Amino acid sequence: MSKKTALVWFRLDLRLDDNPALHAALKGGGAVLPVFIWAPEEEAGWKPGGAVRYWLHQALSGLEASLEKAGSRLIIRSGSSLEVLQQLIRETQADAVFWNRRYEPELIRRDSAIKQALKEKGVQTETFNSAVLFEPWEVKTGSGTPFKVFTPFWNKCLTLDAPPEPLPAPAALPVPETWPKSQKLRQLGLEPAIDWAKGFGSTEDMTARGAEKFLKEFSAEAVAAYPEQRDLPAVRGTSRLSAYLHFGQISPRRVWHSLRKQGRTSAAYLRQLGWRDFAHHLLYHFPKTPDHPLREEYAAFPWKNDRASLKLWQRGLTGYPLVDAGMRELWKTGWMHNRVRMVTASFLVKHLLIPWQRGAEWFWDTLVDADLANNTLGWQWTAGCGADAAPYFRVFNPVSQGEKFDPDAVYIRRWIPELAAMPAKWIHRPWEAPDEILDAAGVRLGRTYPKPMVDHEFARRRTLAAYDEFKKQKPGAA
DNA sequence: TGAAATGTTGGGGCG
DNA sequence: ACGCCCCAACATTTC
Repeated sequence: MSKKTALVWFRLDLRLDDNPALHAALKGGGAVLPVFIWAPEEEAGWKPGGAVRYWLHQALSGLEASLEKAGSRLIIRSGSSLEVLQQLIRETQADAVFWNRRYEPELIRRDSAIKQALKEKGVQTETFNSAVLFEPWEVKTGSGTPFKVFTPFWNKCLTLDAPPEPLPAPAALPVPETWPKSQKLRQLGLEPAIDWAKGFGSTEDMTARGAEKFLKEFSAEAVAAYPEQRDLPAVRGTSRLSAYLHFGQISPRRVWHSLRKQGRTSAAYLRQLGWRDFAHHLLYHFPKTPDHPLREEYAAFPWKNDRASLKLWQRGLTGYPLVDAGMRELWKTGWMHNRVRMVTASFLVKHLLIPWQRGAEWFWDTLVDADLANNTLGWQWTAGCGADAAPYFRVFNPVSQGEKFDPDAVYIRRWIPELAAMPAKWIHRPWEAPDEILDAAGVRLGRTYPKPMVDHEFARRRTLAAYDEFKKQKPGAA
């Protein structure tokens, strides 16, 4: 009799370290068959976007390498997840499938159907938490309902049992007697046909090893200065772990425990991990929120569907340097600094009155760390229609945000070369600069760099009036 | 995890 | 010495 085989179905847990599904498969004592299935159409309206596919390619390539180092390999297939799993079970006589949970509504549905179908065939299935510090259903208010405000949510989390210590990465994996066929990673077509990802950084860094490197750097230096530096887009003051956390290339428990040792210095950063958990909490309890406002009355808000303005925003041609710098950083690198995400998002929603869903879609396509939970929380927060929402009257001033968080304009100059010669005093508001300053910097407004697409003061009053009017019609809306 | 408008305070210049 | 004005600087309120 041949030895037992357990499938480990890799999804958003592309690591060997602290991987509970992998750990469980190993404990079974039989062979372990690592599998990845490419099934984007199963993610319904939120298929992985271009930037995410690019990163996924690198992440899978890294996973292949670390599995090979452990004497194993990754079986790659595409098609219906259930059909592929059943096929592999037939081919390998596997009797168990283990995976780590996802929280996107469509995938919860899919996964429970798969679980049911496999159970009916007598295959053991078990699922685990690899992605969050606290499971969404474990955190409840005193009255048993989900939290809708972050601070009490996080305070409650901190009273619960601390997340368990991370599991070690296995040094070696027992392999099946024969390997089923696998597609080549390249065949999934995740890499772009034209090389638009030149600015995305080193592909080597996009593996789990890159995550370890970043965590080490961050916990050695930046975490202490994090509270002061995290808002400066010109500085490398954030952890830059978002994409690794999204793909599960690093475990939040690993991050938690390695930073926890630093005591109080890491509290501000751990709180950000808390926001990530909170986003999953909300997505789990309010599954319609990727497309629909949590505060339902906002579905009737008079947004403007202005495609031309949307395009200017996407291309970084709004005429507001901080907004444009952020949008260009996003386009070129697949990433944007968090402070600038807030400013650019606020600009789309409040200055242009374009529906937050359009912004969410653009970020979804262009961010390498695009994550349904985080993206939804962020955009609803900006629009003021979500949990713990920014009040409607909070309208970021892109000029003063720039002057405050990029005072020397290092970030602006990096991403808007046509303004690089402008002095810091005027670069955040070039339309107010004296002619001789513009001439000296070689800037011709409306030609080399756009004039503001909308006047700030006008836009601010317009959005306040719109929200005000809306509130009158829908009492209790804000 | 704002910004602008409005209000208050206190030091200095000055008659 | 005193009152008055000006105006930062800071605080509070309002959107």
